[in-house]
Amino acid sequence: MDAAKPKSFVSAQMVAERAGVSRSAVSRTFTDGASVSEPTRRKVLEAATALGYHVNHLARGLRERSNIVCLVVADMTTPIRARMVDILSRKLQAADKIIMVINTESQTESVAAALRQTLNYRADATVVLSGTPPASLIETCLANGQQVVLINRDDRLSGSHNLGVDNAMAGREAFFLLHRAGCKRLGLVTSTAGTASLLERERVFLEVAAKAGVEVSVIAAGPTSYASGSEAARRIFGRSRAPDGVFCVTDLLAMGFMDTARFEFDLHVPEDLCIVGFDDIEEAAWQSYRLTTFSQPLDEMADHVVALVLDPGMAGAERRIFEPVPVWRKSVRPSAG
Amino acid sequence: MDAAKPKSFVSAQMVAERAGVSRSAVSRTFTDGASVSEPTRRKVLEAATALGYHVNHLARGLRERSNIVCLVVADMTTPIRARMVDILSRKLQAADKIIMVINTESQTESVAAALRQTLNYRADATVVLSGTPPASLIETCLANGQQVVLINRDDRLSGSHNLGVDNAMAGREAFFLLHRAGCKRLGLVTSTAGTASLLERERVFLEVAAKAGVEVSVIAAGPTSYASGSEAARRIFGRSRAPDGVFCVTDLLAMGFMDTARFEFDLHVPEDLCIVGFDDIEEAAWQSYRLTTFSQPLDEMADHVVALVLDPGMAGAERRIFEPVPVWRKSVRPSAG
DNA sequence: TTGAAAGCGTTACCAC
DNA sequence: GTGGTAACGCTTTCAA
Repeated sequence: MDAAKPKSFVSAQMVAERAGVSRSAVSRTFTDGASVSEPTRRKVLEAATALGYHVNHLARGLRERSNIVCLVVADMTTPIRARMVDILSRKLQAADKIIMVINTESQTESVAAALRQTLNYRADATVVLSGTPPASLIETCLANGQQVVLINRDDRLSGSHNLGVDNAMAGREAFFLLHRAGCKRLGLVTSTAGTASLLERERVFLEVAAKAGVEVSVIAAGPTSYASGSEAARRIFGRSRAPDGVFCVTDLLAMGFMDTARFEFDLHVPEDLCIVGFDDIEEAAWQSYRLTTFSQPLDEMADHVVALVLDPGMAGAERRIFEPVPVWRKSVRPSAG
Repeated sequence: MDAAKPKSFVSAQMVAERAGVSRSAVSRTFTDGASVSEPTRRKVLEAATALGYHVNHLARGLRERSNIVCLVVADMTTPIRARMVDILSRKLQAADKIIMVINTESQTESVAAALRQTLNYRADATVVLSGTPPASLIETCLANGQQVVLINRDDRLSGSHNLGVDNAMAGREAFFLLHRAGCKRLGLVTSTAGTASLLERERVFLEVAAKAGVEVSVIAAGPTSYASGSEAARRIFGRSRAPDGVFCVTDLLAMGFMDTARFEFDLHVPEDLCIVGFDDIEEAAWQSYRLTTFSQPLDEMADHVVALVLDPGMAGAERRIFEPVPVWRKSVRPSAG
């Protein structure tokens, strides 16, 4: 602790003066692998702590990589997104990266603005969790030597890294889960968001059901949320020929659906109604729900992202698909027999 | 689109050369309020888009403020935390700030490391949502002209801005809610985290109960989570003289507690058991829970943080208390007429 | 081992 | 309105 308390940031210069050495010496003290004699080193360190000096990484980033990784994300409060951000930031930090979060709307325009920010701050890499950026901007990022990683987004986009889960598998499995449980009339609850992942789960579910000759009513009541799931239930059970088995394209939808089915229509799960979700958010395991669903291998996915970010030389334009794993709980009847 | 695709970031220099002007002209084109003639402006803009130029904010931050605001947070996946980060980042972004997230453990040591990072990146301000940083480091931040904002942390810490909710009020109200509902034996479910906010709610609840001559059994089964709430219920209902009214210091605890009370001990809420929570997370409104709780005025709080961050001259060392608002739902019996 | 000097990409200040 | 130059704080040659 010392009296010398400047009202703006301390520079290496000041430390050098106080320690009676050159700025070079100061710099060397703080870059490992540089040669400084023990005495100077000590003098520098002492002056530094007295002054409260901290190396300016912004200035350092002027010459080398910035070590900044940008996470572009919408709907952060959604459990699945919160977990993605959590895991990703943890692992990236462990790899000495700094996390910059851009909380955006998922409209293309907002995502574009986010990417531009990314460029402004010379981020080493950008990870897009929501929305679909315009291809031209991705190219600009790549041209500037920045990595672009798209998670659960559209298809491969020129040179960007791409990872997603096997939505087709989920759609297919969901159908068979319900089919094997003996459900006769099926429902598909989806959102109006219309993202590629959701659409794919939907498409395959419908396709397989059609092939099996099972009729499916489709409902999209709003964005991906508990409220939309609720609303979907109200609409679907207001009709005659209500389904006895439903695939909700997301856990959040499933929980809203299940709750209003039980509390407003007095249906019993899984006796009267079987429900399958997707994401395996924590709430799905809660005793009020015990939702059968699919879990995304978030850890593996995050590991892959880190590898991509760390190794710029890694072959780009690759699409890597991860297998969601079915999580059996109690919202689907065990298959007869 | 152009052939000139460098593999590293484009500088103003390059743009200047291509446009046939000086770098000053380029700089002026991108700082508003600077005077450039329309023709040069156009030439610059054209060259810039062709090259994919983006102003380097890192370099800009060398002279002025960095516009970076750092959020230090633990337990990001927790609904209340996720919402805080979401709201805060939204509002700060709207004020042209860039959000840097440091996902940390809440141990003092990790928080300290986070603050040092904050310094390294010349953040204009640091907002601490979890853990308690050492006072000496806060001083260093302040000395370096950085704002420090502590949310729901300990008391005022030398010069840092401080905001929190009125936990005493919540503890008191929680008691009266249960008391008026006619509960005879009370329970207090808390976490082993032992943060200042939790402790305060706890303390006042016990104090008021003691004054009213009502006995309270206290249980802390683990960290602040659904699982801990569950475990608390198992322990408390394993005993004789189980409570018929419980204050859970957090919604997450409340939901775990409620679920195992109902599903494992066949208790009915609110007939056999009244429950009060705190936070008003989204899940509290779900039909399976309808939890009576207190909501933190997150919007107001975030607005205040933004004001603090934007106006460095604002009187420091102030503690601002926000009033949580009681949210009546169905987990507490209406008080007997 | 050390210090001087150049360079990183900006912007602010000066002359013109 | 425009271009040159200094300065921001750092790291990295290069001599000594």
